[in-house]
Amino acid sequence: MANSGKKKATIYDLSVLSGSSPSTVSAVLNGTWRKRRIKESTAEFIRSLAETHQYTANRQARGLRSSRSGLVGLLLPVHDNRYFSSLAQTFEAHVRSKGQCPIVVSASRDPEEERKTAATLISYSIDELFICGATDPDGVHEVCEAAGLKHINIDLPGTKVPSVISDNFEGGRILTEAIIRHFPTDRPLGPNDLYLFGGRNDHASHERIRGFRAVKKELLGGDPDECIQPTGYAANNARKAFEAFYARCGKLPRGLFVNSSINFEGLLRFMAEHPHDNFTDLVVGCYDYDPFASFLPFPVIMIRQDVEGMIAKAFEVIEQPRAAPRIHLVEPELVPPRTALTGPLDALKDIDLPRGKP
Amino acid sequence: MANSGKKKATIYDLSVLSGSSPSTVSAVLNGTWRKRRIKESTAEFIRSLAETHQYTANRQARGLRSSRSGLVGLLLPVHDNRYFSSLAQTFEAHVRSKGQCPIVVSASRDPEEERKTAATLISYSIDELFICGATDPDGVHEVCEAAGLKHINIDLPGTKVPSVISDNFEGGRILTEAIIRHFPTDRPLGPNDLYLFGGRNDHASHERIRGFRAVKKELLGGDPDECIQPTGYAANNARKAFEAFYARCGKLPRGLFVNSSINFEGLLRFMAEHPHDNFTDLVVGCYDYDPFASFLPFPVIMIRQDVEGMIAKAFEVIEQPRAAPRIHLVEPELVPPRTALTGPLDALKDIDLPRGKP
DNA sequence: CTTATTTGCACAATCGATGGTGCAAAGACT
DNA sequence: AGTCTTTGCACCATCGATTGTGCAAATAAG
Repeated sequence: MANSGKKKATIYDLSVLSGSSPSTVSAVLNGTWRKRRIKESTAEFIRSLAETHQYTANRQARGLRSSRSGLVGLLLPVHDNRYFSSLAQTFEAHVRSKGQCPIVVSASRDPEEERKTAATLISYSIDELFICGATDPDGVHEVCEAAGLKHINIDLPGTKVPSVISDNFEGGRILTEAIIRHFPTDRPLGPNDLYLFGGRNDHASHERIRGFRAVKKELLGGDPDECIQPTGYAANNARKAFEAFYARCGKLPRGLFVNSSINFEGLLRFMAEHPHDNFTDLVVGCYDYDPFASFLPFPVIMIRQDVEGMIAKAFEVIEQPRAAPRIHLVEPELVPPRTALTGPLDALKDIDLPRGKP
Repeated sequence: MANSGKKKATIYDLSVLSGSSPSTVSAVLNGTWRKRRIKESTAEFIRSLAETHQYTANRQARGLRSSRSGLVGLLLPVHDNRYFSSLAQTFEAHVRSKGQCPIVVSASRDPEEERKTAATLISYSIDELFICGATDPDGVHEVCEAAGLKHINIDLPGTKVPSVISDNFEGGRILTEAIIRHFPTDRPLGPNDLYLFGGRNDHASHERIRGFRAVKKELLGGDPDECIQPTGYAANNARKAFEAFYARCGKLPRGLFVNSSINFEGLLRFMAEHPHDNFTDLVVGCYDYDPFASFLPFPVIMIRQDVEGMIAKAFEVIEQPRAAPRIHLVEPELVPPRTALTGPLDALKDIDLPRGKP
């Protein structure tokens, strides 16, 4: 830790140093000085003073006066997840490119926590809020609405403001179809061989399940209810479900539709407890993309959601003055087994800092 | 998007409604009212008013007055990474438990961007800054120091303030040893069979490489320079390095020490381009943990850094008034192949929101 | 040289919460 | 009843930047 007693320079400091008034200094440094007919030379002088004294405006003061903070919020379920952290990464890039500062927080999919967290962000006078994967988007909406805060839903839709989400029905369809078609025609999948695990009572799961069932009915001619196991979004719950199935049937289903990577981790936990089982005759489809999962020792077909597309769309829609609360669908992408896709990080140059020890 | 014209209630609104002065309202609502000898009944009345009007304090105003914001910053290289997003998750929990608000940003490992990003956070009067994995921690230190901001380094050390980092030397040692010992004694590894890929000119890489070389010398009796390939932290650079080795030798080294998961992704990209190669006789050690990687079709030994331990230690040290700028080492953990560990998300209850459609 | 205009900037109110200070009213005490 | 103490609260300056307004000095127009 470290904390010298130094203080930051203010416009008052600079006004004394420059012999101008604080308002002149302020105008020069925030760019409104032409409108105020400040002399070019005065502006230049103040700018140089600001430079040498490392002046940066106090955003709390500015925000208090202007009732805007330059902060843009993103409310996530969790950070610790490839999909959501990828959203955070892309979100941050967009916000920064607009000269604002991102503030990304998570609320654990708990409706109460979602509202409280939104309220906290509002108390910082954030300018906009992107509500991502919230369990209760309309609850968060109430909080935003009461504060007059612009907001939008991502990933899971609400009914009060526009929502930008993945086309989960289509994604569910193409993933299910890919799983089925991955089996050889001489040993085709039966309706009881293809199970769906994971997901809960949310819009995304409903749509994925709808797509799953539609394709099963169409291609396999059947769609038994017991093949749907919406075990939630927790690895251990999924693990238990796999374990229960295994205990009952002595094997796993030949085809698995795993709803989200966290539930796929549940499958891994299950497998770790059955080290001698080879799980040959198994095809997994997972609604989420992870490069390592893609290379597992059994065929893994994955869905990658179009994170960049969703964020871009969300920024576009949130700027529209009176957008209707409709759902904007963004198409996801099917990823065949053994595929290593590039991500947002590939855009970064990999620079280094020259140092002493080589 | 949505934005009603509503405004938030202020202490002035409540002061009119309650017939008390703004200072009384303020004192009641921020808890200092006993010190100010406000009557219990007055306080109760104001509290109820605040409740019904959904009052929350304007943090910008409070922060301006008190020159504290309640914001605690975390500066990351990237969000989009299992290790760093896990740090963010744990960091957030710690900050929230202290009643403050986390603000997590990334700076792409670029020294210039690191300083600018820190300056931005400082302009929001953040109370503390945790500098994580920065390429130039001391550069960020200068910025913090000039603003009188408490800060600490995580993951990569600086020389000006305390640093909490993984014991990379020891981690490098145990990982290297585990790789070597994973080969059967009848087909042991030679000094030229074990390569290290990834990492750059930073403290962590130096230490890991030091551990790697020490163990190689000790157990394999040799440690050729060409076995060290610090290709950076970019998947494609690593891929190219594997490709180059493969072009030269017609195969991969039998043992691989892969420095960080992002470089492991480079290995996957390489493998995706060689679909007919089985890569039997291959053992990979990776300095990072990922459950999916752990189950790949070849033995993968991993290191999991103690994220909770590091964050906890960092919070402990940053509170010490005049802590010396020493390095605090936190021991990492060796993860054998095919292991699905639990993470911070397992602590969350998996709750659901009851809804209409079942 | 006088009256308009324009230029260049200073003044002061404001955003909302905080906290030091002061002062009346109520109660205690003689 | 008169003084002293305590209670309960209001008043006001303050944090730093923004912004509407006003007013001299410089310049242009007549």
